[in-house]
Amino acid sequence: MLSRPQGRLAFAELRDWTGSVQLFAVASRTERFEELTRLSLGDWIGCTGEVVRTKRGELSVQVESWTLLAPTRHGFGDKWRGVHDVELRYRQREVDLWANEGVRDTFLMRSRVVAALRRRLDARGFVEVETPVLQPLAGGANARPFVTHFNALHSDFYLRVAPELYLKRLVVGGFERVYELGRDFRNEGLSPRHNPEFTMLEAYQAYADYEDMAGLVEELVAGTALELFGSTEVVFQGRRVDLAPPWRRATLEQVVEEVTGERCELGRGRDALAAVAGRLGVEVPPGSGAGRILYEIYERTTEHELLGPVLVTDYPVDVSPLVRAHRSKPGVVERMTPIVAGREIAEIYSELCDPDVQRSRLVAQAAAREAGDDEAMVVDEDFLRSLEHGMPPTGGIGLGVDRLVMLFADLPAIREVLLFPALRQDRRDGAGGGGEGADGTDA
RNA sequence: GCGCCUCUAGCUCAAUUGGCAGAGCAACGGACUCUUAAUCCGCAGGUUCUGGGUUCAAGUCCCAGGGGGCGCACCA
Repeated sequence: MLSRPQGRLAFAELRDWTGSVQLFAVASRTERFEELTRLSLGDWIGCTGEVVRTKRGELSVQVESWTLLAPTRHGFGDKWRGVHDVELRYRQREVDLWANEGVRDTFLMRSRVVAALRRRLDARGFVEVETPVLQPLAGGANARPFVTHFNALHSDFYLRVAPELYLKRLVVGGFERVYELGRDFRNEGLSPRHNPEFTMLEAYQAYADYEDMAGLVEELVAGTALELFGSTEVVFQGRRVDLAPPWRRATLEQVVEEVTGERCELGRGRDALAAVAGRLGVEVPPGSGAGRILYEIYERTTEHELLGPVLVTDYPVDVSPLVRAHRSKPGVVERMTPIVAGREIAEIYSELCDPDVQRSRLVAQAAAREAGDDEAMVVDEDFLRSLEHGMPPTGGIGLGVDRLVMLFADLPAIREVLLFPALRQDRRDGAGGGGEGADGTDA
């Protein structure tokens, strides 16, 4: 609450998360009037009284009785300018939420986005499941995991980098439409687009392929936008995008050529693509094949230039170890990536169901790992055995919820859509040190 | 991990070429019967992120460290 005492009268603004209302107090009719006028910005009170209209016409509660629910000892920032120091905002998010209305709106919107995604999947017959976060092997994505120790089992476990392999095992078990909406953990650097824990939606549908799943993603994204904003148009960082389906399809080769002017057909071979990469100033990991080089060129030069929405298709097999080979085009897989305003918002696959092909892909990953790629996958025998039981043709999607919220909220930093983003421990006041510890001399 | 930028009162921000650390809001004391960021008077508020150094003199310059932002790298 914020008070504006005026002698024998007082006005105040009382706010909760539904909005605010003006309080109006008259000394002769309000209990403990003097005390009421001395409340601080940020004190929490409850009150009762008649609803009246002031002379200026504002609907107000004329306070009769009131209770101090909780005094505030710290204050909540400048009442007009709020709180803008980003460090304070992230470390003390409660202050940020209290002081800055736009921040409250962002997180209420995030909640509605998550609810809308669930509702839409449920309506299509998907079943929400929960699979292990603590995993003996971290699979399903190329990423370094967090390691933790499982005391009772005397072994190290990993926080999942993706739920993918477990969800596919559920498809094998007859759960034809499953999804999980939860936290993944990747032991990587922080950036405006990356937080080590982030929220992923993965969904799998048996008897479906990547075209079916592309339709699902279009519906989830455009439908949610329409539901929340009454429009499929969004503006992200000054770029206007219409999310109404169907989204354009274009191959990786096509979009790279559109943006760079370079012809990049995989069929031209490794050396030709390496030459293109050189011309464009794109560095390529040593030993890369044609597919890897094309992918590197795309990521460095093209992806951020695509306004979209566009579904980029025909990814090289060497950068997609869990995806089924394309039904007619050699060297590529049935994978699509929707790009909106220069950013990838999901992954769409026809899943690889053949246990033998999957095994050889994972063995190749493990070999890369041995060679020093510590983000390559490992051979997960439990997963492979499940495929040997027979997995029907299945389509899958992975949708980054944080990034979808960023798109909808027009916010460029993931921290702005995470209530408590990862921050380094604040040790500023401990600086100087030397006082405690190893010096055995004391008074 | 590397590079650039940044850190001043509870909050938002000033402080000339190195020359007495300031304002608004909040808080605190007072005035005020229709305010809307109320207004007016008064009062108080500081390890200028930390530790060193240069200098007659450091918020300002130099070195080291810490936090944050952005970029690179890694990735979604």
